[in-house]
Amino acid sequence: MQIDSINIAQTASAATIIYEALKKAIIEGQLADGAPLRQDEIAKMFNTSRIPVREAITMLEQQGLVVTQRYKGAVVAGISPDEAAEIWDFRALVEGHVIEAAVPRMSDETLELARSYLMAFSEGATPVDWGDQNRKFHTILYRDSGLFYHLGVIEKTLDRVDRYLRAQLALSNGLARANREHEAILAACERRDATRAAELTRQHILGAKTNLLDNLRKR
Amino acid sequence: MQIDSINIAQTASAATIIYEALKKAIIEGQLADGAPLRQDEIAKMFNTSRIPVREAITMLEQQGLVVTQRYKGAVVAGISPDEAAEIWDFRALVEGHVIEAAVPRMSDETLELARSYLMAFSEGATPVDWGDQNRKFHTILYRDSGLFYHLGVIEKTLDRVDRYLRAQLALSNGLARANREHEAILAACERRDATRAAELTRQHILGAKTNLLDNLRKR
DNA sequence: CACTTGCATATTGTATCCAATATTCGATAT
DNA sequence: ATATCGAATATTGGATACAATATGCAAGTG
Repeated sequence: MQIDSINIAQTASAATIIYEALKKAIIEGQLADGAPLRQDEIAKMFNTSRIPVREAITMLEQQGLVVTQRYKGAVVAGISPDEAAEIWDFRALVEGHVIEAAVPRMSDETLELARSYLMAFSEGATPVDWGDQNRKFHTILYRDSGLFYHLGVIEKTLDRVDRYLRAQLALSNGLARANREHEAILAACERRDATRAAELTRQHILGAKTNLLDNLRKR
Repeated sequence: MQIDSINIAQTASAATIIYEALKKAIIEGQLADGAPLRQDEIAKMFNTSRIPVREAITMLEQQGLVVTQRYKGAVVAGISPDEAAEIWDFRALVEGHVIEAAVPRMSDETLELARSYLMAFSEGATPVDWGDQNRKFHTILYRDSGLFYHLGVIEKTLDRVDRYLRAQLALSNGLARANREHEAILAACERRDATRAAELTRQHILGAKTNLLDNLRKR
């Protein structure tokens, strides 16, 4: 048949829609650490019953984005400096490995996309812009690795710390430094120097870690 | 007060109980790949309504242990040889890193526990025994790293592939080889040789990977 | 006034019921 | 005989109603 069709079976359930919306709100920091998620309130916002809301909250809990206590409800999960330090170490380990696997298989199209995100990053005006473009830039460089399990773990880890990542970018020297280091990583990819790209990625992440921790402790 | 008390708030909800039971059934292979999870059936088994069953299934889905299709339901998620290969690579990367961090902080008590699991492993009679003791052995060696995020990711990864891990152990040369390699890893830990323990752990996991893949392809 | 106790209210957990969709199976037509 | 259609059944998704628990407050007690 010659009809433009979409697979209706893939339309999202109410639970999925609510989950995505809440996840976005948490990731972008619109819901602060410790903020409670009231089922009734959310249900009214989405004009549904509490059932899909509960399923959405269950998903968020599995992702580690909220913590729930029985009969008390869910609150947005914060992150301690120690946890942040560990998660940045984890990122350096996994993202370094993945980019090393990706470089030999990296298409020209990928490199072009990466460069466009890099430009959008340096032209961004708000923390949300910076965070979005920063994430797009990194993710695209990992994609051609074809390591889907690794990629999934990285996604979940980034979701978990996105708020803090944005905060780090917004620090005084965060943006300029990120730009410089992104440029170097991309250059290594373009030279097809996988080892170097991996090394630069690890340094980039670990540098961001110390930068962030210095500031977390200062407060 | 002098009363033996338990924190009732920590008693599990119906959804959690069902989740744990289903997870166990999937991990131990009692539910085969592709087996459907009928909400009504499970609800009757646990003498509850379908609501907590659905929450349990959404938890399983977030863990990647089942895949669901709207209005069609959930089935146990299988794993392709490619995915298996990638996940074993991931394990080698992360578990190698974690054991290296753990060795310098490893307590004598941990080493004793590890040795007891090793003995129980070699004396086990069934695939379930082998799998349990194997997992206990590895997990205890990682614990003293204090890297909770890494440990959580490792747990989830092992849950995802536990069935295949058992299968690999049950292969002709699986047990003897695992025993030999475990012994070497533990010896390195006892010598406080972190680098060597990490290297042996990586080899152990990657060796199991090729062993498993040879057999997956044979079928 | 500090402290407990009991009640009213708020919130979450679960059961029951209805709606939406998928699947099975038989009847019919070609 | 095979394919197609449609009704009956099975199954999941969601709304409503009720039960269990937590929280805040006011009255009572010392």
